[in-house]
Amino acid sequence: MPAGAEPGEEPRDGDEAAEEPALPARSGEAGGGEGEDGREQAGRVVRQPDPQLRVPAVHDGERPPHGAEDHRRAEGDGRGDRPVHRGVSQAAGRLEGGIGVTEDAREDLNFVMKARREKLDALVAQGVAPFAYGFDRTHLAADAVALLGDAPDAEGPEVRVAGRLVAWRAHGKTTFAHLGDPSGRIQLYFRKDGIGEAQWAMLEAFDLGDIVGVRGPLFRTRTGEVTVRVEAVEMLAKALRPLPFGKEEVVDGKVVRHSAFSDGEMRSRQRYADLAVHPEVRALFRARSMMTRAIRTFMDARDFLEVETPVLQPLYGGALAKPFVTHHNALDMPLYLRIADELYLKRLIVGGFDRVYEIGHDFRNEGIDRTHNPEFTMLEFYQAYADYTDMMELVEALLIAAATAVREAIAGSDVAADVPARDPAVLAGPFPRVEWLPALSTALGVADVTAMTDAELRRAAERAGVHGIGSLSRPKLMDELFQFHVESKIERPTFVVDYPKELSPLAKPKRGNPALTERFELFARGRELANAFSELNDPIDQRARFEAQARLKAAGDEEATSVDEDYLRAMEYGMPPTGGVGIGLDRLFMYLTDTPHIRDAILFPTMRPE
RNA sequence: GACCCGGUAGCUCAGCUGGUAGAGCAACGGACUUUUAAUCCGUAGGUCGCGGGUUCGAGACCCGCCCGGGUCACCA
Repeated sequence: MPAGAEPGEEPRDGDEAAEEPALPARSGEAGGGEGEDGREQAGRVVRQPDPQLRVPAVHDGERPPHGAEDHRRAEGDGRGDRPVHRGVSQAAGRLEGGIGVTEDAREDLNFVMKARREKLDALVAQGVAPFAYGFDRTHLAADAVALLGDAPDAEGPEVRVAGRLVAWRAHGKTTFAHLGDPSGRIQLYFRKDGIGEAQWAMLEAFDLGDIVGVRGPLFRTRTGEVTVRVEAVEMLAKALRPLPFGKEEVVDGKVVRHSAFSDGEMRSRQRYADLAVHPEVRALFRARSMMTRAIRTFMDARDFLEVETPVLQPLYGGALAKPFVTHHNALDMPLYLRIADELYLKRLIVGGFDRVYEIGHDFRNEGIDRTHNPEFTMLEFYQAYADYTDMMELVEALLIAAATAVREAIAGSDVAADVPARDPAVLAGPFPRVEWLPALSTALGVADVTAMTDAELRRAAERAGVHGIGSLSRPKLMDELFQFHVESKIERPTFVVDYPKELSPLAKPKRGNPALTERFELFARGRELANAFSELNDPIDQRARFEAQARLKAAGDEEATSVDEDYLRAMEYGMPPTGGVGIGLDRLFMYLTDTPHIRDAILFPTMRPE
């Protein structure tokens, strides 16, 4: 019964991500070429400066829609009559309405945002639609940069690139900027006499964070940077809210960010902003996706069938944890969000799917901390006619595949260079295997830990700094000692096998030694990455264990489960011997990328409401 | 749950043993046609997390609360 590892820790910044499908070609020439088809026509319509059409929705409760009324207010404080200004706002600002942001803070931010609304108005007044319908880009930034190759000083081919303005340096009648897209960034060069008066006027309404498209030939600047000599520019989406960009400089080849968006909580809450300004965060989450893809490929290649089992369950089981409870109105009954996939996956084994796996979310109604998110991603897989030794080989190969995928995904990115996924040792099998009892005996310097008296065990526990020794049972004492002396010191991926029966009530007894069970856990850097068993397939034994759980539940144990009669019925039809594994993917990813906080390994972690 | 640290301008932070708040960056205005943390000049921007208390006077001290981070415990 793989209760599997749970989710893990946190990432820091990674570096940019990669490809992204090209936008559907749509608009005509940058800066307002003529469209050629009906859809283009449609786009044009919105280009008409119609104040009614473009009035954005009210921002938050207290913010009035921009428009005439807003302007009056602006004039009231002496700012409304200012001309539209040039230059792009460099950095940023925290986003309005963040946790802890007080009323007055919003007032201030509105002051900043007001300038952007004015620029929006200015664009419309110029006949420019601030929110476009498409852009037929020809190159991603990185591809465009590569396009020029080593060409010395000649002008390169014309390109059309699109993305977010991530840096802006205005110098009077010339401006340098950087455009960021999923592939990286590319420098843009605007000259007043190069793009003409009309477009130059448009630039004055541009801000950092705006999404724009440009057209122009590539060239190399005096300093050698591949740059687009912009001949036409199009506003594709005006950013009405400042993104918290920090300023960046390159020192010894590394990007150093100043005044960065560093509030971890805010970054999690507004992941979109975190991702928008931190390419390395995009790279990290892209790596996570690549890890998941690699795992699917791995399982599929071995004839495992990916299945989906119920998230809403009338009974929860497969692990020991407090569930989330909800209610189905039509059935008028409680339903639980699953705490594990196990019992349904094994029903499928009974049904004849000999190899199944599921990657899905489990939910546990417990605290939130560095390594726990209420919902987390679990991989479980079951293989009929296999035992735990077979599963060990599978887990080893799977981990190597996952590490390889992550390593390849972060290659060349700013994700820390010393993460385990980059460590060849992680990719080298076979992983060491240590037997539970002998390992503990060795660590304690005794011949056989089971021969120690209770008093000796307690003394050893005291030396290990174990708390509440008096109330611990003998097996539990040994478990504490094991965690202290063995688990916590495991650095590279290592299998711990053959757990004492008392510590693994859900696994089959070990052949030849009923005091042990056929179970293994995979540890690395002192953390559990996988948990697996030779699965229990004796329905009579299973019923006894369910009943024991039910008694605990009746006695008030919130983590205990009930007797799952349907599951027993399935098992009574006959379940083949089966090996099962559970791996918490959040935690696996945390391990591979050395991410200390689970919040940073999950795109949208569970947060307290703002 | 216990303990420790923190919450000051949009961002990152400073504010010494109490004397009603500062810097850099951002914003806004001005200058600048090859810059890259662009530079230079100027302007504006803060109920110092919230509520009490001590004091002539509190961002600083005391009490309570909220939020965040960490350590431990719990859990796995």
